[in-house]
Amino acid sequence: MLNTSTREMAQTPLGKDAAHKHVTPIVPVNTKTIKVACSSCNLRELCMPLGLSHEELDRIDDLVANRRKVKRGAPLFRNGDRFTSLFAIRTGFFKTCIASEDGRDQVTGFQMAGEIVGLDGIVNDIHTCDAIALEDAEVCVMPFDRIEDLSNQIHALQRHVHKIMSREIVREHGVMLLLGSMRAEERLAAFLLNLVQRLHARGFSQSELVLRMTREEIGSYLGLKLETVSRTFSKFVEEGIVEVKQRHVRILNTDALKEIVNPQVCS
Amino acid sequence: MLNTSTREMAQTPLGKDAAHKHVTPIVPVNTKTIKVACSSCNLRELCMPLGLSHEELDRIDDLVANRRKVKRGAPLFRNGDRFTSLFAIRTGFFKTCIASEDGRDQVTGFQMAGEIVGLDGIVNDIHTCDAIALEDAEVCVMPFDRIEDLSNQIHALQRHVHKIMSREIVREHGVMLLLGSMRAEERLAAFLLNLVQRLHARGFSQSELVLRMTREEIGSYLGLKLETVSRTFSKFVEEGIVEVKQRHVRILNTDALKEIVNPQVCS
DNA sequence: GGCACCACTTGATCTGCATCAATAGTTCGC
DNA sequence: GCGAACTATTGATGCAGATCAAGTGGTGCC
Repeated sequence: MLNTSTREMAQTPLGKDAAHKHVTPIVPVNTKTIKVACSSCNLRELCMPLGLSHEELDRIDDLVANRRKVKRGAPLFRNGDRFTSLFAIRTGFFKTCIASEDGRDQVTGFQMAGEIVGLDGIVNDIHTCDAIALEDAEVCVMPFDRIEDLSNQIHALQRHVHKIMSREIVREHGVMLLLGSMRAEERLAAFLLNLVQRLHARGFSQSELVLRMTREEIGSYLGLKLETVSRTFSKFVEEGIVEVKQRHVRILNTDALKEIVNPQVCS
Repeated sequence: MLNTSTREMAQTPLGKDAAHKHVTPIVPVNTKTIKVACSSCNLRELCMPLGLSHEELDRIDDLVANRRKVKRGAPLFRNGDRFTSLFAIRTGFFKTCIASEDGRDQVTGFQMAGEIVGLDGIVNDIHTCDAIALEDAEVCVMPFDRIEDLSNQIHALQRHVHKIMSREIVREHGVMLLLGSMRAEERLAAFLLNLVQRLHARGFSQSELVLRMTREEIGSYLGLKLETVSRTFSKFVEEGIVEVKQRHVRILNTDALKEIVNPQVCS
Protein backbone atom coordinates (compact mmCIF):
# COMPACT_ATOMS: atom_id res chain seq x y z
CA MET A 1 0.00 0.00 0.00
CA LEU A 2 0.98 3.59 -0.44
CA ASN A 3 2.01 5.06 2.82
CA THR A 4 0.37 8.41 3.34
CA SER A 5 3.37 9.59 5.24
CA THR A 6 5.36 9.53 2.00
CA ARG A 7 3.25 12.32 0.67
CA GLU A 8 5.60 15.14 1.30
CA MET A 9 8.49 12.97 0.21
CA ALA A 10 7.04 11.72 -2.98
CA GLN A 11 8.17 14.65 -5.03
CA THR A 12 11.36 15.39 -3.22
CA PRO A 13 14.48 14.24 -5.03
CA LEU A 14 15.36 10.74 -3.96
CA GLY A 15 18.44 9.89 -1.98
CA LYS A 16 19.95 7.77 -4.67
CA ASP A 17 19.67 10.64 -7.08
CA ALA A 18 20.94 13.27 -4.72
CA ALA A 19 24.33 13.36 -6.37
CA HIS A 20 22.74 14.03 -9.71
CA LYS A 21 23.67 17.43 -10.95
CA HIS A 22 20.11 18.68 -11.50
CA VAL A 23 18.60 17.84 -8.20
CA THR A 24 20.15 20.02 -5.55
CA PRO A 25 17.20 20.98 -3.41
CA ILE A 26 15.95 24.47 -4.05
CA VAL A 27 16.26 26.63 -0.98
CA PRO A 28 13.60 29.28 -0.44
CA VAL A 29 14.80 32.63 -1.67
CA ASN A 30 13.93 35.99 -0.28
CA THR A 31 13.40 38.09 -3.36
CA LYS A 32 14.14 41.31 -1.57
CA THR A 33 17.60 40.42 -0.39
CA ILE A 34 19.05 37.93 -2.81
CA LYS A 35 20.09 39.03 -6.26
CA VAL A 36 18.29 37.25 -9.04
CA ALA A 37 20.93 35.34 -10.98
CA CYS A 38 20.30 32.76 -13.65
CA SER A 39 24.01 32.04 -13.70
CA SER A 40 23.76 30.50 -10.24
CA CYS A 41 20.29 28.99 -10.57
CA ASN A 42 19.80 25.28 -10.05
CA LEU A 43 17.31 25.17 -12.87
CA ARG A 44 19.60 26.86 -15.34
CA GLU A 45 20.14 23.69 -17.31
CA LEU A 46 16.41 23.29 -17.76
CA CYS A 47 15.48 26.77 -18.86
CA MET A 48 18.64 28.36 -20.22
CA PRO A 49 20.86 27.50 -23.17
CA LEU A 50 23.98 25.47 -22.52
CA GLY A 51 27.49 26.36 -23.55
CA LEU A 52 27.44 30.04 -22.74
CA SER A 53 30.63 31.92 -21.95
CA HIS A 54 31.10 33.54 -18.57
CA GLU A 55 30.47 36.92 -20.02
CA GLU A 56 27.28 35.76 -21.71
CA LEU A 57 26.05 34.15 -18.53
CA ASP A 58 26.46 37.44 -16.72
CA ARG A 59 24.37 39.23 -19.29
CA ILE A 60 21.70 36.54 -19.18
CA ASP A 61 21.21 37.42 -15.53
CA ASP A 62 19.65 40.65 -16.72
CA LEU A 63 16.87 38.73 -18.41
CA VAL A 64 15.05 38.24 -15.16
CA ALA A 65 13.52 41.50 -14.03
CA ASN A 66 12.30 40.06 -10.77
CA ARG A 67 10.66 37.07 -9.21
CA ARG A 68 7.05 36.70 -8.37
CA LYS A 69 5.28 34.44 -5.95
CA VAL A 70 1.90 33.04 -6.89
CA LYS A 71 -0.39 31.48 -4.31
CA ARG A 72 -2.13 28.22 -4.98
CA GLY A 73 -5.29 28.89 -6.97
CA ALA A 74 -4.15 32.35 -8.04
CA PRO A 75 -3.51 33.34 -11.65
CA LEU A 76 -0.06 34.16 -12.99
CA PHE A 77 -1.90 35.79 -15.88
CA ARG A 78 -5.35 35.64 -17.37
CA ASN A 79 -6.91 35.60 -20.79
CA GLY A 80 -7.02 39.22 -21.94
CA ASP A 81 -4.09 40.39 -19.82
CA ARG A 82 -1.50 42.43 -21.64
CA PHE A 83 1.55 40.34 -22.55
CA THR A 84 4.88 41.74 -21.49
CA SER A 85 6.92 38.85 -20.16
CA LEU A 86 7.58 35.19 -20.31
CA PHE A 87 7.75 33.35 -17.02
CA ALA A 88 10.17 30.63 -16.02
CA ILE A 89 8.79 28.47 -13.25
CA ARG A 90 11.19 28.18 -10.32
CA THR A 91 8.99 26.25 -7.96
CA GLY A 92 5.41 25.06 -8.02
CA PHE A 93 3.07 23.72 -10.60
CA PHE A 94 0.73 25.45 -13.05
CA LYS A 95 -2.09 24.66 -15.40
CA THR A 96 -2.91 26.69 -18.48
CA CYS A 97 -6.47 26.71 -19.74
CA ILE A 98 -8.65 28.43 -22.26
CA ALA A 99 -12.37 29.04 -22.05
CA SER A 100 -14.75 29.23 -24.98
CA GLU A 101 -17.32 32.00 -24.84
CA ASP A 102 -20.07 29.68 -23.69
CA GLY A 103 -18.15 28.66 -20.61
CA ARG A 104 -16.52 25.44 -21.70
CA ASP A 105 -13.08 25.06 -20.32
CA GLN A 106 -10.07 23.25 -21.70
CA VAL A 107 -6.84 22.67 -19.83
CA THR A 108 -4.10 23.02 -22.45
CA GLY A 109 -1.17 21.97 -20.33
CA PHE A 110 0.45 21.45 -16.96
CA GLN A 111 3.79 23.13 -16.32
CA MET A 112 6.44 22.42 -13.73
CA ALA A 113 9.77 23.84 -12.55
CA GLY A 114 12.11 24.83 -15.35
CA GLU A 115 9.35 25.23 -17.92
CA ILE A 116 8.34 28.46 -19.63
CA VAL A 117 4.81 29.84 -19.72
CA GLY A 118 3.36 32.80 -21.54
CA LEU A 119 4.30 31.98 -25.15
CA ASP A 120 0.67 32.34 -26.20
CA GLY A 121 0.84 36.10 -25.60
CA ILE A 122 3.54 36.92 -28.14
CA VAL A 123 1.43 36.92 -31.26
CA ASN A 124 -1.02 39.65 -30.28
CA ASP A 125 0.57 41.09 -27.14
CA ILE A 126 -2.40 39.71 -25.23
CA HIS A 127 -2.58 36.49 -23.28
CA THR A 128 -5.18 34.12 -24.66
CA CYS A 129 -5.24 31.65 -21.81
CA ASP A 130 -5.19 31.57 -18.03
CA ALA A 131 -2.17 30.30 -16.12
CA ILE A 132 -3.22 29.18 -12.65
CA ALA A 133 -0.93 27.96 -9.88
CA LEU A 134 -1.91 24.51 -8.64
CA GLU A 135 0.38 24.91 -5.66
CA ASP A 136 2.23 27.86 -4.18
CA ALA A 137 4.74 28.84 -6.80
CA GLU A 138 7.51 31.21 -7.69
CA VAL A 139 8.41 32.37 -11.19
CA CYS A 140 11.14 34.42 -12.81
CA VAL A 141 9.68 37.32 -14.77
CA MET A 142 11.50 37.80 -18.07
CA PRO A 143 10.35 40.88 -20.01
CA PHE A 144 10.03 39.79 -23.60
CA ASP A 145 11.64 42.92 -25.05
CA ARG A 146 14.74 42.14 -23.03
CA ILE A 147 14.68 38.61 -24.40
CA GLU A 148 14.47 39.95 -27.93
CA ASP A 149 17.25 42.46 -27.35
CA LEU A 150 19.58 40.01 -25.75
CA SER A 151 18.93 37.26 -28.26
CA ASN A 152 20.21 39.63 -30.94
CA GLN A 153 23.49 39.66 -29.11
CA ILE A 154 23.72 36.11 -27.87
CA HIS A 155 23.13 33.67 -30.66
CA ALA A 156 22.66 30.72 -28.34
CA LEU A 157 19.83 32.53 -26.61
CA GLN A 158 18.07 33.19 -29.90
CA ARG A 159 18.33 29.53 -30.82
CA HIS A 160 17.07 28.63 -27.40
CA VAL A 161 13.97 30.80 -27.68
CA HIS A 162 13.18 29.26 -31.05
CA LYS A 163 13.64 25.77 -29.69
CA ILE A 164 11.41 26.42 -26.70
CA MET A 165 8.60 27.60 -28.96
CA SER A 166 9.10 24.74 -31.38
CA ARG A 167 9.07 22.27 -28.50
CA GLU A 168 5.72 23.63 -27.40
CA ILE A 169 4.35 23.19 -30.92
CA VAL A 170 5.55 19.60 -31.03
CA ARG A 171 4.14 18.91 -27.57
CA GLU A 172 0.76 20.17 -28.71
CA HIS A 173 0.92 17.90 -31.76
CA GLY A 174 1.21 15.03 -29.30
CA VAL A 175 -1.81 16.24 -27.38
CA MET A 176 -3.76 16.46 -30.60
CA LEU A 177 -2.88 12.85 -31.38
CA LEU A 178 -4.01 11.89 -27.92
CA LEU A 179 -7.28 13.80 -28.08
CA GLY A 180 -8.00 12.85 -31.64
CA SER A 181 -7.37 9.16 -31.69
CA MET A 182 -6.85 7.56 -28.29
CA ARG A 183 -9.28 5.85 -25.94
CA ALA A 184 -9.64 6.75 -22.29
CA GLU A 185 -7.14 4.20 -20.99
CA GLU A 186 -4.57 5.18 -23.57
CA ARG A 187 -4.97 8.84 -22.71
CA LEU A 188 -4.52 8.33 -19.00
CA ALA A 189 -1.57 6.00 -19.48
CA ALA A 190 0.12 8.50 -21.79
CA PHE A 191 -0.56 11.26 -19.29
CA LEU A 192 0.98 9.37 -16.38
CA LEU A 193 4.02 8.36 -18.41
CA ASN A 194 4.57 11.92 -19.55
CA LEU A 195 4.27 13.35 -16.04
CA VAL A 196 6.59 10.83 -14.46
CA GLN A 197 9.13 11.24 -17.22
CA ARG A 198 9.23 15.00 -16.72
CA LEU A 199 9.47 14.59 -12.96
CA HIS A 200 12.26 12.09 -13.38
CA ALA A 201 14.19 14.59 -15.49
CA ARG A 202 14.03 16.83 -12.42
CA GLY A 203 15.43 14.21 -10.13
CA PHE A 204 12.21 12.72 -8.80
CA SER A 205 11.14 9.12 -8.73
CA GLN A 206 10.37 7.24 -11.90
CA SER A 207 7.54 5.39 -10.28
CA GLU A 208 5.96 7.59 -7.68
CA LEU A 209 4.25 10.92 -8.11
CA VAL A 210 1.83 13.30 -6.48
CA LEU A 211 -0.80 14.72 -8.75
CA ARG A 212 -1.12 18.44 -8.22
CA MET A 213 -4.41 18.63 -10.11
CA THR A 214 -7.93 17.32 -9.57
CA ARG A 215 -9.55 14.51 -11.54
CA GLU A 216 -11.61 17.15 -13.25
CA GLU A 217 -8.50 19.02 -14.43
CA ILE A 218 -6.94 15.80 -15.66
CA GLY A 219 -10.19 15.05 -17.45
CA SER A 220 -10.31 18.46 -19.06
CA TYR A 221 -6.76 18.05 -20.33
CA LEU A 222 -7.48 14.57 -21.65
CA GLY A 223 -10.91 15.30 -23.09
CA LEU A 224 -12.65 13.06 -20.55
CA LYS A 225 -15.13 13.55 -17.73
CA LEU A 226 -13.85 13.30 -14.19
CA GLU A 227 -15.85 10.12 -13.59
CA THR A 228 -14.10 8.48 -16.51
CA VAL A 229 -10.71 9.51 -15.15
CA SER A 230 -11.62 8.05 -11.77
CA ARG A 231 -12.93 4.81 -13.27
CA THR A 232 -9.85 4.44 -15.43
CA PHE A 233 -7.60 4.89 -12.41
CA SER A 234 -9.64 2.21 -10.65
CA LYS A 235 -9.24 -0.08 -13.63
CA PHE A 236 -5.46 0.36 -13.60
CA VAL A 237 -5.47 -0.42 -9.88
CA GLU A 238 -7.52 -3.61 -10.41
CA GLU A 239 -5.04 -4.70 -13.05
CA GLY A 240 -2.14 -4.09 -10.71
CA ILE A 241 -0.58 -1.46 -12.93
CA VAL A 242 -0.64 1.36 -10.40
CA GLU A 243 -1.43 2.05 -6.78
CA VAL A 244 -3.59 5.09 -6.19
CA LYS A 245 -4.33 6.78 -2.93
CA GLN A 246 -6.02 10.06 -3.61
CA ARG A 247 -3.46 12.10 -5.49
CA HIS A 248 -0.57 9.80 -4.68
CA VAL A 249 0.19 7.46 -7.52
CA ARG A 250 2.77 4.70 -7.61
CA ILE A 251 3.43 3.09 -10.93
CA LEU A 252 3.96 -0.65 -10.47
CA ASN A 253 4.27 -1.63 -14.10
CA THR A 254 5.61 1.00 -16.45
CA ASP A 255 5.77 -1.44 -19.34
CA ALA A 256 2.07 -2.17 -19.02
CA LEU A 257 1.37 1.55 -19.33
CA LYS A 258 3.60 1.78 -22.38
CA GLU A 259 1.86 -1.23 -23.86
CA ILE A 260 -1.50 0.46 -23.36
CA VAL A 261 -0.33 3.62 -25.14
CA ASN A 262 1.41 1.77 -27.90
CA PRO A 263 0.04 -1.73 -28.44
CA GLN A 264 2.73 -3.92 -30.00
CA VAL A 265 0.81 -5.41 -32.88
CA CYS A 266 3.63 -7.70 -33.97
CA SER A 267 4.93 -9.32 -30.81
CA MET B 1 -28.02 23.90 -56.28
CA LEU B 2 -24.33 24.19 -56.64
CA ASN B 3 -23.40 24.50 -60.23
CA THR B 4 -20.57 22.19 -61.06
CA SER B 5 -19.25 24.64 -63.57
CA THR B 6 -18.34 26.95 -60.71
CA ARG B 7 -15.82 24.44 -59.50
CA GLU B 8 -12.78 26.01 -60.95
CA MET B 9 -14.05 29.41 -59.98
CA ALA B 10 -14.86 28.65 -56.41
CA GLN B 11 -11.42 29.34 -55.12
CA THR B 12 -10.44 31.99 -57.60
CA PRO B 13 -10.66 35.52 -56.26
CA LEU B 14 -14.12 36.88 -56.94
CA GLY B 15 -14.78 39.75 -59.30
CA LYS B 16 -16.04 42.02 -56.59
CA ASP B 17 -12.87 41.48 -54.65
CA ALA B 18 -10.55 41.81 -57.57
CA ALA B 19 -9.54 45.32 -56.61
CA HIS B 20 -8.53 44.13 -53.18
CA LYS B 21 -4.86 44.58 -52.68
CA HIS B 22 -4.11 40.98 -51.70
CA VAL B 23 -5.73 39.16 -54.50
CA THR B 24 -3.85 39.82 -57.70
CA PRO B 25 -3.83 36.40 -59.34
CA ILE B 26 -0.56 34.60 -58.96
CA VAL B 27 1.01 33.99 -62.33
CA PRO B 28 2.97 30.77 -62.75
CA VAL B 29 6.65 31.41 -62.21
CA ASN B 30 9.49 29.66 -63.90
CA THR B 31 11.94 29.22 -61.06
CA LYS B 32 14.88 28.99 -63.38
CA THR B 33 14.46 32.32 -65.04
CA ILE B 34 12.72 34.62 -62.60
CA LYS B 35 14.58 35.91 -59.59
CA VAL B 36 13.03 34.92 -56.30
CA ALA B 37 11.98 38.17 -54.61
CA CYS B 38 9.86 38.50 -51.52
CA SER B 39 9.82 42.24 -52.07
CA SER B 40 7.68 41.81 -55.15
CA CYS B 41 5.65 38.82 -53.99
CA ASN B 42 1.88 39.05 -53.85
CA LEU B 43 1.83 37.10 -50.64
CA ARG B 44 4.32 39.34 -48.90
CA GLU B 45 1.72 40.81 -46.63
CA LEU B 46 0.73 37.35 -45.46
CA CYS B 47 4.11 35.89 -44.74
CA MET B 48 6.47 38.81 -44.21
CA PRO B 49 6.57 41.56 -41.62
CA LEU B 50 5.05 44.90 -42.52
CA GLY B 51 6.74 48.26 -42.25
CA LEU B 52 10.14 47.32 -43.58
CA SER B 53 12.39 49.89 -45.21
CA HIS B 54 13.44 49.50 -48.83
CA GLU B 55 16.85 48.41 -47.79
CA GLU B 56 15.45 45.82 -45.40
CA LEU B 57 13.11 44.49 -48.04
CA ASP B 58 16.04 43.93 -50.35
CA ARG B 59 17.84 41.92 -47.74
CA ILE B 60 14.76 39.89 -46.98
CA ASP B 61 14.86 38.67 -50.55
CA ASP B 62 17.91 36.66 -49.60
CA LEU B 63 15.85 34.63 -47.18
CA VAL B 64 14.47 32.49 -49.93
CA ALA B 65 17.13 30.15 -51.22
CA ASN B 66 14.94 28.80 -53.95
CA ARG B 67 11.46 27.62 -54.74
CA ARG B 68 10.30 24.10 -54.86
CA LYS B 69 7.34 22.51 -56.58
CA VAL B 70 5.54 19.67 -54.85
CA LYS B 71 3.16 17.41 -56.73
CA ARG B 72 -0.20 16.51 -55.28
CA GLY B 73 0.23 13.63 -52.87
CA ALA B 74 3.97 14.15 -52.53
CA PRO B 75 5.67 15.09 -49.28
CA LEU B 76 7.34 18.43 -48.72
CA PHE B 77 9.09 16.75 -45.82
CA ARG B 78 8.57 13.66 -43.71
CA ASN B 79 8.86 12.66 -40.09
CA GLY B 80 12.54 11.95 -39.50
CA ASP B 81 13.82 14.24 -42.25
CA ARG B 82 16.61 16.57 -41.24
CA PHE B 83 15.32 20.09 -40.61
CA THR B 84 17.11 22.87 -42.44
CA SER B 85 14.45 25.23 -43.68
CA LEU B 86 11.05 26.67 -43.12
CA PHE B 87 8.72 26.73 -46.08
CA ALA B 88 6.38 29.52 -47.10
CA ILE B 89 3.55 28.24 -49.24
CA ARG B 90 3.17 30.19 -52.48
CA THR B 91 0.48 28.12 -54.09
CA GLY B 92 -1.31 24.93 -53.23
CA PHE B 93 -2.58 23.32 -50.09
CA PHE B 94 -0.90 21.06 -47.55
CA LYS B 95 -1.77 18.86 -44.64
CA THR B 96 0.58 18.08 -41.78
CA CYS B 97 0.16 14.82 -39.92
CA ILE B 98 1.86 12.73 -37.31
CA ALA B 99 1.73 8.97 -36.96
CA SER B 100 1.97 7.05 -33.72
CA GLU B 101 4.13 3.96 -33.77
CA ASP B 102 1.17 1.63 -34.08
CA GLY B 103 0.01 3.26 -37.28
CA ARG B 104 -2.60 5.68 -36.04
CA ASP B 105 -2.56 8.88 -37.93
CA GLN B 106 -3.50 12.37 -36.87
CA VAL B 107 -3.80 15.34 -39.18
CA THR B 108 -2.47 18.28 -37.17
CA GLY B 109 -3.31 21.04 -39.62
CA PHE B 110 -4.13 22.22 -43.10
CA GLN B 111 -1.99 24.99 -44.58
CA MET B 112 -2.65 27.32 -47.49
CA ALA B 113 -0.87 30.07 -49.43
CA GLY B 114 1.01 32.53 -47.26
CA GLU B 115 1.34 30.15 -44.34
CA ILE B 116 4.58 28.74 -42.96
CA VAL B 117 5.28 25.06 -42.42
CA GLY B 118 8.19 23.28 -40.81
CA LEU B 119 8.22 24.90 -37.35
CA ASP B 120 8.09 21.47 -35.73
CA GLY B 121 11.63 20.75 -36.90
CA ILE B 122 13.38 23.56 -35.05
CA VAL B 123 13.55 21.98 -31.61
CA ASN B 124 15.57 18.89 -32.52
CA ASP B 125 16.67 19.66 -36.08
CA ILE B 126 14.45 16.80 -37.20
CA HIS B 127 10.96 17.02 -38.58
CA THR B 128 8.43 15.22 -36.44
CA CYS B 129 5.52 15.26 -38.85
CA ASP B 130 4.79 14.77 -42.52
CA ALA B 131 3.79 17.67 -44.73
CA ILE B 132 1.90 16.39 -47.76
CA ALA B 133 0.65 18.46 -50.69
CA LEU B 134 -3.09 18.06 -51.22
CA GLU B 135 -2.80 19.75 -54.60
CA ASP B 136 0.13 20.69 -56.79
CA ALA B 137 2.00 23.29 -54.84
CA GLU B 138 4.95 25.61 -54.82
CA VAL B 139 6.85 26.73 -51.75
CA CYS B 140 9.64 29.17 -50.94
CA VAL B 141 12.52 27.44 -49.20
CA MET B 142 13.91 29.59 -46.39
CA PRO B 143 17.02 28.11 -44.74
CA PHE B 144 16.56 28.55 -41.03
CA ASP B 145 20.12 29.67 -40.37
CA ARG B 146 19.57 32.54 -42.77
CA ILE B 147 16.39 33.43 -40.94
CA GLU B 148 18.28 33.47 -37.65
CA ASP B 149 21.12 35.54 -39.08
CA LEU B 150 18.87 38.07 -40.71
CA SER B 151 16.56 38.40 -37.75
CA ASN B 152 19.56 39.53 -35.72
CA GLN B 153 19.86 42.44 -38.09
CA ILE B 154 16.24 43.21 -38.83
CA HIS B 155 14.28 43.58 -35.65
CA ALA B 156 10.92 43.39 -37.39
CA LEU B 157 11.85 40.02 -38.82
CA GLN B 158 12.76 38.67 -35.41
CA ARG B 159 9.44 39.82 -34.02
CA HIS B 160 7.71 38.28 -36.98
CA VAL B 161 9.30 34.88 -36.48
CA HIS B 162 8.28 34.94 -32.82
CA LYS B 163 4.75 35.92 -33.72
CA ILE B 164 4.42 33.19 -36.32
CA MET B 165 5.46 30.56 -33.79
CA SER B 166 3.23 31.99 -31.09
CA ARG B 167 0.32 32.07 -33.53
CA GLU B 168 0.82 28.38 -34.21
CA ILE B 169 0.78 27.67 -30.47
CA VAL B 170 -2.46 29.61 -30.06
CA ARG B 171 -3.99 27.88 -33.07
CA GLU B 172 -3.20 24.53 -31.54
CA HIS B 173 -4.82 25.60 -28.28
CA GLY B 174 -7.98 26.15 -30.28
CA VAL B 175 -7.73 22.69 -31.81
CA MET B 176 -7.29 21.23 -28.33
CA LEU B 177 -10.48 22.97 -27.22
CA LEU B 178 -12.24 21.59 -30.25
CA LEU B 179 -10.97 18.04 -29.78
CA GLY B 180 -11.40 18.05 -26.05
CA SER B 181 -14.82 19.49 -25.59
CA MET B 182 -16.88 19.84 -28.76
CA ARG B 183 -19.42 17.54 -30.35
CA ALA B 184 -19.27 16.46 -33.98
CA GLU B 185 -21.49 19.24 -35.32
CA GLU B 186 -19.61 21.87 -33.43
CA ARG B 187 -16.29 20.57 -34.72
CA LEU B 188 -17.35 20.55 -38.33
CA ALA B 189 -18.96 23.98 -38.06
CA ALA B 190 -15.83 25.41 -36.48
CA PHE B 191 -13.73 23.79 -39.18
CA LEU B 192 -15.77 25.26 -42.02
CA LEU B 193 -15.82 28.72 -40.47
CA ASN B 194 -12.09 28.64 -39.97
CA LEU B 195 -11.39 27.52 -43.53
CA VAL B 196 -13.68 30.07 -45.13
CA GLN B 197 -12.29 32.85 -42.96
CA ARG B 198 -8.74 32.06 -44.01
CA LEU B 199 -9.76 31.83 -47.65
CA HIS B 200 -11.58 35.12 -47.39
CA ALA B 201 -8.42 36.77 -46.05
CA ARG B 202 -6.84 35.65 -49.33
CA GLY B 203 -9.52 37.23 -51.44
CA PHE B 204 -11.81 34.28 -51.94
CA SER B 205 -15.50 33.99 -51.29
CA GLN B 206 -16.89 34.13 -47.78
CA SER B 207 -19.50 31.55 -48.61
CA GLU B 208 -18.13 29.16 -51.15
CA LEU B 209 -15.16 26.85 -50.92
CA VAL B 210 -13.60 23.77 -52.40
CA LEU B 211 -12.32 21.25 -49.91
CA ARG B 212 -8.90 20.08 -50.90
CA MET B 213 -8.96 17.13 -48.50
CA THR B 214 -10.98 13.94 -48.18
CA ARG B 215 -13.65 13.27 -45.57
CA GLU B 216 -11.18 10.98 -43.91
CA GLU B 217 -8.58 13.74 -43.59
CA ILE B 218 -11.19 16.12 -42.21
CA GLY B 219 -12.20 13.42 -39.78
CA SER B 220 -8.64 12.80 -38.69
CA TYR B 221 -8.14 16.49 -38.03
CA LEU B 222 -11.41 16.74 -36.11
CA GLY B 223 -11.09 13.47 -34.19
CA LEU B 224 -14.05 11.91 -36.03
CA LYS B 225 -14.53 9.00 -38.39
CA LEU B 226 -15.17 9.76 -42.02
CA GLU B 227 -18.72 8.44 -41.79
CA THR B 228 -19.48 10.91 -39.04
CA VAL B 229 -18.07 13.76 -41.11
CA SER B 230 -20.26 12.70 -44.02
CA ARG B 231 -23.37 12.36 -41.87
CA THR B 232 -22.76 15.74 -40.27
CA PHE B 233 -22.45 17.37 -43.69
CA SER B 234 -25.73 15.73 -44.64
CA LYS B 235 -27.35 17.05 -41.49
CA PHE B 236 -26.20 20.59 -42.27
CA VAL B 237 -27.61 20.20 -45.77
CA GLU B 238 -30.98 19.00 -44.44
CA GLU B 239 -31.09 22.01 -42.16
CA GLY B 240 -30.38 24.33 -45.05
CA ILE B 241 -27.15 25.60 -43.54
CA VAL B 242 -24.90 24.55 -46.41
CA GLU B 243 -25.03 23.09 -49.89
CA VAL B 244 -22.60 20.26 -50.52
CA LYS B 245 -21.70 18.69 -53.81
CA GLN B 246 -18.72 16.48 -53.31
CA ARG B 247 -15.94 18.78 -52.24
CA HIS B 248 -17.76 21.95 -53.20
CA VAL B 249 -19.36 23.60 -50.25
CA ARG B 250 -21.52 26.70 -50.22
CA ILE B 251 -22.36 28.17 -46.87
CA LEU B 252 -25.93 29.43 -46.88
CA ASN B 253 -26.18 30.48 -43.27
CA THR B 254 -22.97 31.55 -41.60
CA ASP B 255 -24.78 32.66 -38.47
CA ALA B 256 -26.25 29.20 -38.00
CA LEU B 257 -22.73 27.77 -38.11
CA LYS B 258 -21.54 30.33 -35.57
CA GLU B 259 -24.51 29.51 -33.38
CA ILE B 260 -23.60 25.83 -33.51
CA VAL B 261 -20.03 26.53 -32.45
CA ASN B 262 -20.99 29.02 -29.80
CA PRO B 263 -24.54 28.52 -28.52
CA GLN B 264 -25.86 31.82 -27.17
CA VAL B 265 -27.10 30.71 -23.81
CA CYS B 266 -28.65 34.08 -22.94
CA SER B 267 -30.56 35.14 -26.03
C1' DG C 1 -14.26 4.29 -73.68
C1' DG C 2 -14.45 0.89 -70.32
C1' DC C 3 -13.05 -0.85 -66.10
C1' DA C 4 -11.01 -0.57 -61.58
C1' DC C 5 -10.42 1.99 -57.73
C1' DC C 6 -11.34 5.43 -54.62
C1' DA C 7 -14.33 8.78 -52.24
C1' DC C 8 -18.59 9.35 -50.44
C1' DT C 9 -23.26 8.37 -48.63
C1' DT C 10 -26.52 5.99 -45.98
C1' DG C 11 -28.42 2.34 -42.98
C1' DA C 12 -28.16 -0.94 -38.96
C1' DT C 13 -26.07 -2.03 -34.89
C1' DC C 14 -22.76 -1.70 -31.17
C1' DT C 15 -20.09 0.42 -27.48
C1' DG C 16 -17.27 3.63 -24.86
C1' DC C 17 -17.92 7.32 -22.52
C1' DA C 18 -21.20 10.83 -20.71
C1' DT C 19 -24.70 11.71 -17.70
C1' DC C 20 -27.29 11.33 -13.56
C1' DA C 21 -27.21 10.05 -8.91
C1' DA C 22 -25.85 8.58 -4.36
C1' DT C 23 -22.27 8.24 -1.03
C1' DA C 24 -17.93 8.62 1.23
C1' DG C 25 -13.55 10.60 2.22
C1' DT C 26 -10.73 15.05 2.72
C1' DT C 27 -9.78 19.72 3.62
C1' DC C 28 -10.51 23.98 5.54
C1' DG C 29 -12.54 27.64 8.21
C1' DC C 30 -14.39 28.93 12.46
C1' DG D 1 -13.39 19.55 16.76
C1' DC D 2 -17.30 20.15 13.89
C1' DG D 3 -19.80 21.32 9.83
C1' DA D 4 -19.56 22.99 5.05
C1' DA D 5 -17.58 22.58 0.81
C1' DC D 6 -14.82 20.30 -2.16
C1' DT D 7 -12.95 15.95 -4.24
C1' DA D 8 -13.31 11.29 -5.42
C1' DT D 9 -15.55 6.77 -6.09
C1' DT D 10 -18.99 3.79 -7.81
C1' DG D 11 -23.41 2.32 -9.87
C1' DA D 12 -27.28 2.69 -13.32
C1' DT D 13 -28.66 4.34 -17.58
C1' DG D 14 -28.52 6.85 -22.06
C1' DC D 15 -26.61 8.43 -26.24
C1' DA D 16 -23.18 10.22 -29.66
C1' DG D 17 -20.32 8.51 -32.50
C1' DA D 18 -17.80 4.15 -33.93
C1' DT D 19 -18.15 0.13 -36.46
C1' DC D 20 -19.81 -2.88 -39.97
C1' DA D 21 -21.91 -3.15 -44.30
C1' DA D 22 -23.88 -2.16 -48.81
C1' DG D 23 -24.31 0.61 -52.62
C1' DT D 24 -23.43 4.80 -55.65
C1' DG D 25 -20.95 8.15 -58.14
C1' DG D 26 -16.59 10.14 -59.80
C1' DT D 27 -11.92 9.79 -61.40
C1' DG D 28 -8.15 8.15 -63.61
C1' DC D 29 -5.55 4.71 -66.05
C1' DC D 30 -4.85 1.57 -69.71
